[in-house]
Amino acid sequence: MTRRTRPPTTDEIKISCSNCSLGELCLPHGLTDSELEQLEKIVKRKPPLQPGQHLYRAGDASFSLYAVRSGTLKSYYTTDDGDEQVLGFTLPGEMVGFDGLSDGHYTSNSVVLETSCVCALPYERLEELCHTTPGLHKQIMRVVGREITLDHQMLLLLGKRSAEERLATFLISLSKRFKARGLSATEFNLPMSRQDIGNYLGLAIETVSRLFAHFQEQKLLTVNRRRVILHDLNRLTGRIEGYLNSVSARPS
Amino acid sequence: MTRRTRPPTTDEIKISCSNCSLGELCLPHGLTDSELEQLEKIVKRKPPLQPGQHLYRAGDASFSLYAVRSGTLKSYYTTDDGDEQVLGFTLPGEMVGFDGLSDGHYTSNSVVLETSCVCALPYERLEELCHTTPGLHKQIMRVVGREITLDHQMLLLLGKRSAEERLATFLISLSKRFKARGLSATEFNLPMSRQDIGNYLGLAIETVSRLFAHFQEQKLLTVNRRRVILHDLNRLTGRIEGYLNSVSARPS
DNA sequence: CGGTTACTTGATCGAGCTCAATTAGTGTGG
DNA sequence: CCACACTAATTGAGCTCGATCAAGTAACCG
Repeated sequence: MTRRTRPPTTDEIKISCSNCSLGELCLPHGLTDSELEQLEKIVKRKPPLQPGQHLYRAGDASFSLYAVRSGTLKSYYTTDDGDEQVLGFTLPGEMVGFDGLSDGHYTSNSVVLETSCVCALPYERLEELCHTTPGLHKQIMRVVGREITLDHQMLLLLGKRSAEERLATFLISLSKRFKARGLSATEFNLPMSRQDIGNYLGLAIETVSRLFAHFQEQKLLTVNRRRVILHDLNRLTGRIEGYLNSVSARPS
Repeated sequence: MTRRTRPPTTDEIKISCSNCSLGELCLPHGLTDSELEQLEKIVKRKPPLQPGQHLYRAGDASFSLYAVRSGTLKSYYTTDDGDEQVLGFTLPGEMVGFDGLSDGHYTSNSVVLETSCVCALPYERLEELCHTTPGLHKQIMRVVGREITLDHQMLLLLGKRSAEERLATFLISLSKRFKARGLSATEFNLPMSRQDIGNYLGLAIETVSRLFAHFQEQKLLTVNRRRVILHDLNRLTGRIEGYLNSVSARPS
């Protein structure tokens, strides 16, 4: 294996996964050095995207999966009658664009919430590469499988959980993901509006607002606009299993 | 009683995708004859499964995707505290098991509703085959992509739609899928209980029952236990506003 | 048969939605 | 720097959809 030393050139098309700070979180996780080298050859960095810009829209021809390097994306599905469903938020190291696999067109939209930088992974190149790079094929299937499992968990959340449980689950999920990225698990800024949160969780924004107030009354957290401080992750987690458990735990 | 899809013929010992009646609906759709020939070599037919039997359970090591030849499966996700979420129903020509891709273990359960026959497609063999059979790789990605898109549509249904819209959408989806399989689009037996329908749609079973009664009053359909006759697909479709156009089960 | 399970129907209640008013940030221009 | 507009978020009041509780009926099965 010929490993070239590769200082970041001015040509921003070329990028390096090897020294990307996201290595452990992103697609390359688990690949060998030589596999990584192959992958780097096909990854294309896109110019930075500003809030409000779309990475892709439903109906666009799809040629790539995207990995987020920095920033935050929002995926949402739209219907003819203008209804929207927020499908998820994508943090650095996470990927979007899987719904474009089915017929070469995206079925959802991806919009930038915070200035973002993404890497494009062209399907065609990725597929070719899979033929010679078994580790990559496996890894892609893993990522796709995780995507499906996450959607399933979301179906449970929307189908069976109360408003309170939904918001608590959401906050804990964010907390864990921030932590995995070396950020604080207990103090962070929400990258999305109340509108987005409510839509995502199947709740009215007034309900989201009231639940934040409610959690705050109970000293579970402090919230001010988009700034959130979680005071008691354990108790917040307890909320996910509902009231039943807290019956045995004395409220002092 | 229950209308079976088709009586099993005696010469089905050897798996052949080429002459499988599901060809157009199932994974092989779009493959060349030689690609099909390759695929047939790795497909393993499992012995018939009886209602109540599990194809796999959450936590089981996963080695295969499964294609349903006949019968109906139910996928459901379970939580530690015993909560269940029905994730979907799998008809002949459709596939399950994608959630096992993420880490080699299924995260959901698959149980048989009506006596079923399935084909197993071992990941390992499938992956190897992808390296030499580009059409197969593309086709698998298409199926996976469709799975994700369907999950997204389900998130919209649970997040934004009323009880009535949910049941109407469900019935129309079933109708289209039956039709695509050469069965009647307007007269069929529900393969699943009210319990399952309610759980799937995020509704109480009493609500499902009342909605059936309500639709019946309006001459939209006739229902008796599991027997359903749809009298006016157009009007039923009208009940779900802009949502429907994308819910069809068309193969891509 | 009697017992069990699946489904239906009725009555009531409450979680969360809707509508509406208020407050707090965030520009923008004079 | 402040006035004004505009949007995001909060808070309040009332109502509705669908859940829950409860009872009744119908199919199925030993």
